[in-house]
Amino acid sequence: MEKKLNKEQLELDDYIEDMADLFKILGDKTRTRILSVLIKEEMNVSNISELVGLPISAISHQLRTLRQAKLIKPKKVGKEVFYSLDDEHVSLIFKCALEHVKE
Amino acid sequence: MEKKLNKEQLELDDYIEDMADLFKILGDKTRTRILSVLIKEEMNVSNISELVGLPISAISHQLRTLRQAKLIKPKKVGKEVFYSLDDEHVSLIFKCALEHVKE
DNA sequence: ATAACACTTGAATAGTTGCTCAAATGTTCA
DNA sequence: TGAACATTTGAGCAACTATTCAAGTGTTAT
Repeated sequence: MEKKLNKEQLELDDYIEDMADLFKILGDKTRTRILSVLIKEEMNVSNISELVGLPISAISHQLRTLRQAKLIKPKKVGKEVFYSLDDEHVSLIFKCALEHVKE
Repeated sequence: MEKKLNKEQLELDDYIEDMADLFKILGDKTRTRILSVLIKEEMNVSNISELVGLPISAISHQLRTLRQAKLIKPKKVGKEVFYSLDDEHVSLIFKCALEHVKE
């Protein structure tokens, strides 16, 4: 008896570990707060620090993680560094997850 | 100068921490592998253990985590316990995330 | 009752992670 | 050049987590 597998399911298996990596990055309150701020507008490190309520150093560490995951990108302007989302995928994933969380 | 905030963005702030909790659950390779198996079909613990390649005990621990997060639900049949997705949200979130990961 | 099977649970451990503090880098301006 | 500011970086620590192993629960069949 053959098992029916569509294209989506096959793709899932190929990328399932990468997806876990992505979810791991998103699975931290500080990082999701940073992202939810950057979804609204690009912002420099000090301002993010104020909004999120953690020291600049802690924020900078997490920005590094988000940068390496290609979720945000920096833009240097004088002494400051402004961060913004690297693409729209994050807001899409957030939108998806919102539906589950609201239930 | 007023800031424009639409309904989606306001909702995001309310649920951002719950979303981080959800992503934290999804941010583990063992758990995502289990879920990717259960997306295709419901399955008992021993079979999941074989497919994922970890001892039954390890799988059972993770099934508990997934159960508590209401991502999967158990169905007892004799000595065995069959697990299946609790709703379709997981596959939707996976589908969303897949687009980012493939890029 | 008891043996065999399927699964769960608890304790212990090794590995990971987020934050803090202090120091370093890089930029602007006097 | 040197002081002030914005950010990054590294080391160290405390807290958390995934896995393993052994023991426990519950079900079926003899």
